[in-house]
Amino acid sequence: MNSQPSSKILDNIRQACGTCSLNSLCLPMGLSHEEMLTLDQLVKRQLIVNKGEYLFRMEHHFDYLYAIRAGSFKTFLVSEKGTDQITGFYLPGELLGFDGIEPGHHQVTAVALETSSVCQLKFDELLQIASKIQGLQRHLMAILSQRFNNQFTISVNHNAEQRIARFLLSLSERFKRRGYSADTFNLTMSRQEIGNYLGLANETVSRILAKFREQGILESHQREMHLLDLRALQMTACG
Amino acid sequence: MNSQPSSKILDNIRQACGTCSLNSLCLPMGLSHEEMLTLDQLVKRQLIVNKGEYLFRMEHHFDYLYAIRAGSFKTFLVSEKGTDQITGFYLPGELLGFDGIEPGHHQVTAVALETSSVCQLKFDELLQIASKIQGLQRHLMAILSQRFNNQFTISVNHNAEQRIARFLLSLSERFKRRGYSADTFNLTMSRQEIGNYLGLANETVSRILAKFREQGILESHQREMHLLDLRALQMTACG
DNA sequence: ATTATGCATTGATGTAAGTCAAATTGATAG
DNA sequence: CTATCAATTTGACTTACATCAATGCATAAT
Repeated sequence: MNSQPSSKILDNIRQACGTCSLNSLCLPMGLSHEEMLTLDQLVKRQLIVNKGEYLFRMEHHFDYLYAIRAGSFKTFLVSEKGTDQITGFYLPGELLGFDGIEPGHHQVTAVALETSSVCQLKFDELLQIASKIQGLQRHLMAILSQRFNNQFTISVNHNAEQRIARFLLSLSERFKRRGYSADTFNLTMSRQEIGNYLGLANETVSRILAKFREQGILESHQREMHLLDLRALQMTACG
Repeated sequence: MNSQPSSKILDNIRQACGTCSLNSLCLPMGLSHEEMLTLDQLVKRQLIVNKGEYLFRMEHHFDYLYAIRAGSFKTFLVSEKGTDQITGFYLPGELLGFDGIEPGHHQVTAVALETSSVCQLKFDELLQIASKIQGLQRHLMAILSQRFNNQFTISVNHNAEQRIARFLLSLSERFKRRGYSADTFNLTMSRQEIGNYLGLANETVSRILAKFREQGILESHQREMHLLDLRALQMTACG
C-alpha cells in the first residue's frame, strides 16, 4: 500500500509549504515554522487554474484536497433538474475538496472565479501525517466542524438583508485573517452567484446593496466593495 | 499528558461498544466485530438523558462526543436576540457534539426530544485511537463532511414543499439504515421545531402535510407518520 | 469609435409563505 | 368525567421577495 515511508512524505509537505505565506492558515496546527524551511518540491505540487476552469468535478474520483494560494473558487452541485446550487466560496488560505471524502467521489464541482493557484495535497498522505503530528488531525476536523457551524450563520431563518449583511461580514472576516483589508475588497462573484448561494434573486441582492449604500453602511460600484460601517452591518445581520 | 496508554483506552472502547447493536453505525470503520466482545465498561460510559434535559449546552466546555444508543436529540443555537435556531436532529446510531471542536466549547445546545440513552466518548481519546486504527480517522472526517454536504439537501433554494419532502425522506432514510421501518415512524419533534429547522412557519408545515395527505403521498396523525408513496415524495423533493 | 454581450440596476406586478386569529384535537391532572 | 393546557389544524389577510421587463453600464471584439 504505502510505498513511500511517511517520514519522506512529511518532508515533501514541509518543503511545499515552507515558503508559502499562507501556511499558517492551511495547516496551522500541523507544522511548526521551523519545520518548514525548504521549498524544492513546491512547484511540483502547485497548480494554476484559469478563470472558469474546473479544479474538480462532481462525481469524479476523490484523491486530493486543495489549498488555495491565490485566487478564489466556487463550489456548486447540480440538482436533478439541472439547476446549480452554489454551496460555497473559497478564498486564499482555505482548503477545499472535503466533500469527496465519503462516497469517494466529489459531491460538488469546483470552478475558479479568477485565475488561481492551488496546492494539491493527497488526502491519504495527509491523513498519514495527521496521525503522526499532534494537533493536525484535530485541526482538520475543526475545519470541517466550523464549516458546518458557519452554514447556519447564513441561514433559512434570516431575511434577505440579514443574509447579505452576514455574507459581507463573513468575507470581511476572512479577508482580514489573511492580511487583506477587512473593509475594502473586490467580489469575485456576480450578484447572480451571491443570490444563488444565499437563496435570493440577483435583483434582491442588487436592491439590498443599494439600500445599504443609501444608509451609508457601504459604498459599492460593480464588484468593488467598501464597507463604511461594520458596526451597522453587524446590527443589520442580527436584525 | 497521556497517563493512560492508548492500548488500554482502546480496550475500554471495545468493551463499551461490543454489545451495542449500533456499533456498526457509530464507528463502522474503526473496530471490527471480533474486536468488540466484552462489555464490562459499558455502563460506566452510558448516560440517560430525560426528555427536555440538556446533553450539553452552548458555550460550555467541549470534551466529549456522544453516540446515541436510543432516543433523539435536537441541537440549536440561540441568536443575538434570543430566538432559537434549530441546527439538527439526531437519531440512534448518530454522533453529536462535533460542534465544539474548534473554539473548544460547544456552539450549540443539545436537548433530548424523548428519554434517551447515549455513550460518552472522550474526544481526545477517540483521536488517539483514530490515529492508530486504519480507517477510523477517515470515517470521522467522512461523518463531518457528509453532514456538511447534506446541509444543502434541505436548502435555501427549495420551496416549502420540497423542504418538507426532503426532511421526511431524510428521516426515512436514516430510520431505514438503523433497521427501523422506512415508511412508518413517529416524529419526536413538533411542527414548530420542524418549521424552525427548515425555515418555515409551523402553520406551513401543517398545511403542507395536509396537502401531502390529500395527494395520497402519506398518512399522518399528529406525530405518527406513514409514508405511502416514497416515489411521489422523491418527485416532490426534486420539484 | 462602434457594436455586441453580459452584468447590474431599477420599476411594476404577482405569489408563496408569513402572520394573526380562531377552532379542534389530544394529553394530563384533578 | 371534566377542566386545563399545549399542539395542531384551518381560514383570512399581509408582506417580503420572486418574477418579468426595461434600461443603464461596463468590458471585449470588430
